[in-house]
Amino acid sequence: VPVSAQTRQRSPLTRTHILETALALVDREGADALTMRRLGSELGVAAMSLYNHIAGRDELLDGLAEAMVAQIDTGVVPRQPEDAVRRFTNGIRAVALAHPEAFELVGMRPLHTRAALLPVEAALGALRVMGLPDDDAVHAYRGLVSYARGFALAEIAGFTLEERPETAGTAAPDDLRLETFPHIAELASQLARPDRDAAFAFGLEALLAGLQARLG
Amino acid sequence: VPVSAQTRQRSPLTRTHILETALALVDREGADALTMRRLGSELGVAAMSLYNHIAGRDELLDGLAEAMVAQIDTGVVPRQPEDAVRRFTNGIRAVALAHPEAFELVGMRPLHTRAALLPVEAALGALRVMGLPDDDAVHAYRGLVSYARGFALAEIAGFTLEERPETAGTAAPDDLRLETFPHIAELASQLARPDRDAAFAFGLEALLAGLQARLG
DNA sequence: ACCTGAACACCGTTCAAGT
DNA sequence: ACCTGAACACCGTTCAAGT
Repeated sequence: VPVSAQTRQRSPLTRTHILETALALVDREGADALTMRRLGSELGVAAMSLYNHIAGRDELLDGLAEAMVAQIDTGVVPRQPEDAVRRFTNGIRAVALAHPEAFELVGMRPLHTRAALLPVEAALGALRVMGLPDDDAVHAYRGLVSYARGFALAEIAGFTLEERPETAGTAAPDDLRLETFPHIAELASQLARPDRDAAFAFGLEALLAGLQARLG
Repeated sequence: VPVSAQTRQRSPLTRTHILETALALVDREGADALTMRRLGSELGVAAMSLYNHIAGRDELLDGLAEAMVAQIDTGVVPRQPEDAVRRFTNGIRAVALAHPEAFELVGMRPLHTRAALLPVEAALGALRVMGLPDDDAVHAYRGLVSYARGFALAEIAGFTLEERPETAGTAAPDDLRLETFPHIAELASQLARPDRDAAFAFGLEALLAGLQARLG
């Protein structure tokens, strides 16, 4: 009787169990570790067995995205609709920080489940309660999601766009003498050591202030 | 004398030529088509020859990201700094629409070249000319990039987060009766047929208005 | 200096075969 | 109904060998 690496799982290999194991695997060992073969062995099963419960790798990724969106907090509704918007936007970033290796999937794949649509419903509702007409509410929703997701992705990547010039100074490969980029040079300290929470809040509040301005 | 598929390239296989061919390949056939083997055959060369000019696949992706960022328009500086900010932000989205299959790389990988840092320098400068103090200028820069990149990624993916509920009605798999999601249901038409240009402009102007409000 | 074939250790997925 | 081994058509990268 062979015993697999992880002391042989007992569970009867259900779809949700597969998804949970997959997300835990990505969280623990990175996105590259998520292969059908590796996930199978994690479950004490051959890779091909997974196809009895999930159509293929793409559906697996869809499921992971859904599982993460469903984690966005939608508890008691705040009294102020602005606070509901803040909570939704912060919730996206919170999911990203909880699952940095898997977060790239969020927003790139369609949502099918009720749990994943609840946060969307809450956000759209809050924007309407704020007084935004339908067109603006949808635009604002897209703007907030775009901002939160874009910020989170950059944060996960380490804000790589900006940290380079001072570091990559190995003989200034191209023509990277800093005097050519006075603003980057003068802002080097802010660019190098970002206050991530403050930066996120800044953009979120700017967006909200822009929405308020439109209302009155 | 064997002749390769693409009538045998004559060029002596330089790094920039490799990058140009790679970007064209991704634009034409999608991100999955970019393999070392495929790129080699595109250049009339064995895959291993590429390693003489590029360290590996990761450096290839770095190069593609840089090439795209360098495409952001930085022509004559607009008189109003706000217009420079608009041009930078629109420029990010323009690159995304020009290279939808490759755009995911932008912002996730460090920049080394002068050409790629020019747009960054221009954007930071414009924000400072607007009157933002250093901390806010960097925060605003990050906010604008996050928004533009997040929006462009969602747009490329087809705004998949929202288009589902009406479509996926196959017997309401989970518990997807629309009455559970009144806001999504009532906004269905706006969610289904997005005016992408208007949506992008809406978020950008909201951010700018928020920055203006902060200035007093 | 640059190019290459063979090889290594992997992939996702199909399929016929098992229970 | 669920699981599996073998097989197919791929990957990125190393390395010794060629010119």
